[in-house]
Parts: sequence; C-alpha cells; structure tokens
Amino acid sequence: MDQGFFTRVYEAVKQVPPGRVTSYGAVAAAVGAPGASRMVGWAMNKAFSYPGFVPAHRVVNRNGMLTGKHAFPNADTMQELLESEGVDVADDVVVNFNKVFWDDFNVFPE
DNA sequence: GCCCTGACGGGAT
DNA sequence: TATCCCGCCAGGG
Repeated sequence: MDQGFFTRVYEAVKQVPPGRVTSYGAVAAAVGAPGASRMVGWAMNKAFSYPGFVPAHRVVNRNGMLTGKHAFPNADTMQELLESEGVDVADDVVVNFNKVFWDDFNVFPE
C-alpha cells in the first residue's frame, strides 16, 4: 500500500522520541530509500501540511546542524523546540549530537 | 514532457 | 582531515 513516499517518511519521523534527534539519511534508509536524504528534507517541508504532528525539528543533517530551521514560522522555532525537549543546541547545531542521535526505527515490512 | 531545484550523503581528490 | 563533486527521487514551472 503505497500511501506515498512522503507519508512513509512522516511515519518514520513520528517514531523519533522527544529529546532525541535523527538524520535525514537514517530516515531515508528507514523508509527503504538510502541516499534519498534530499527527499526526506523535501517531505519535511510539507510535513506541516500533513495531518497530525510530525517532529520535523527532530530531524537534522548528519552534522547535527539545523539546516531546516527556515521551514518553521521563526528561524529560532526549531532550536527552541529541541531545547524544550532537552536537546542542547548551540549555533544552530545539536550539542552532543552523538548522544541524542536516535536511529532505532521500526523498519517497515514493505 | 523536459529542465531545475531541493531541510543531504558519501566517495573521491 | 577538509573540500568538492556527483548521485538519490520527487515536485514544480
């Protein structure tokens, strides 16, 4: 049941628990599209149009940098949300990214 | 229906 | 180790 590539990405991102962050590549691989990290970011941009809450702010690039903060109402919203969940962010970059990194996705059976 | 862009990632230099 | 270039897939003009 192909609900759409984006939907699959949203479901994966929604699996990320608060206080934890993941990378686009990890999500892409989780949905069965390793390398399509760009698609993940593109989907996140549309995440606000998706019903339900998609923690797009918990998805950063592999450097831990908040590259998508511009997609939020305010450029600081993404950072504020992360800090609010216990994720330390400094200069648009997740501190201790290696510690808060989360990739225990529930792999989809296809 | 073609071309370009886009919240990235990895390999090569 | 840092920087550059190419490739992923889908959407929009």
